[in-house]
Amino acid sequence: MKKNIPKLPASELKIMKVLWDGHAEMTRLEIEAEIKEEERLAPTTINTLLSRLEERGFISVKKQGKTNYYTPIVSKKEYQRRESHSIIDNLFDGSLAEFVTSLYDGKKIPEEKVAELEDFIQSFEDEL
Amino acid sequence: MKKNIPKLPASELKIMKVLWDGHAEMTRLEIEAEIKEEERLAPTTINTLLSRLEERGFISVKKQGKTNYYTPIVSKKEYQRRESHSIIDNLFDGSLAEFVTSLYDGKKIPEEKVAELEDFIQSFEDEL
DNA sequence: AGATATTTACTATAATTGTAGTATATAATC
DNA sequence: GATTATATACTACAATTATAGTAAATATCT
Repeated sequence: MKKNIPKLPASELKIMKVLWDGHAEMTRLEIEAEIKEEERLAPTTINTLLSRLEERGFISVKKQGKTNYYTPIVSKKEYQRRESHSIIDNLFDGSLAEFVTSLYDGKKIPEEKVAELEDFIQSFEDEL
Repeated sequence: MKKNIPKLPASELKIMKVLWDGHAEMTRLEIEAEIKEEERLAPTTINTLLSRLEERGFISVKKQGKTNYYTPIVSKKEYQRRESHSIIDNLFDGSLAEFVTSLYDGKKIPEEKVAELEDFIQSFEDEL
């Protein structure tokens, strides 16, 4: 009985990341303050994204007077899980070893260490 | 002087995966044949996606008579690299260890093995 | 060569995403 | 309490994505 979490569009994910890194029941203003200068969004834009996240069941909203308080429902861990499995299944033929190779390929890590890592991870995968 | 490969929308990525798994200079018909029954697309839809991939510089097209032959320009490895780095940077705070934990979390792999793996990967990351 | 079939080029359209304006409700201030 | 400020609700709109139809080009068959 695993929930089937949908993939978020980039702009909504950015908001979720703020919520995950912050405290529960953040206001729009608090969220806004955490968005990096370069990628500032209009207040109403942030509200739109928050509404969409609520529709998708990613956050809950509590209204108090004129102010809304937003709290994640889907945790970062859950979403990370969704994404890690998704990329491994979709793009790396189910192989973590391939993923790790891809990550380090071209960097200055000695060949034999990469091989070692692959073997190590392979031993894990065999157990599944 | 690294190329900056853009992220593909899901439908175009599906086509690329067929091209990557196939041979060079595939025709639309050959591509179509490789698409799973459940997700069949109209021939013209496949053509539209191929056009978009050409615009993005992901594939080259050679015309012979009325038939087009499509070949990947961006390799699977290059795209995998883009995606592995992107997810690690964006969603796992730059940590491969976190990624691996997320992948196996909740599965029947003994705790101490996970810890072991984390340590192992950590030793890599320290070298960077 | 004319008819027919096949393939792509071009056009179309609905759904989703990114971004924000306008109207309305609520709160703060004088 | 009337005025002003502020937050959200609702509406809008352009860009992108997903999907495919129609027109035009080219090849094949008789």
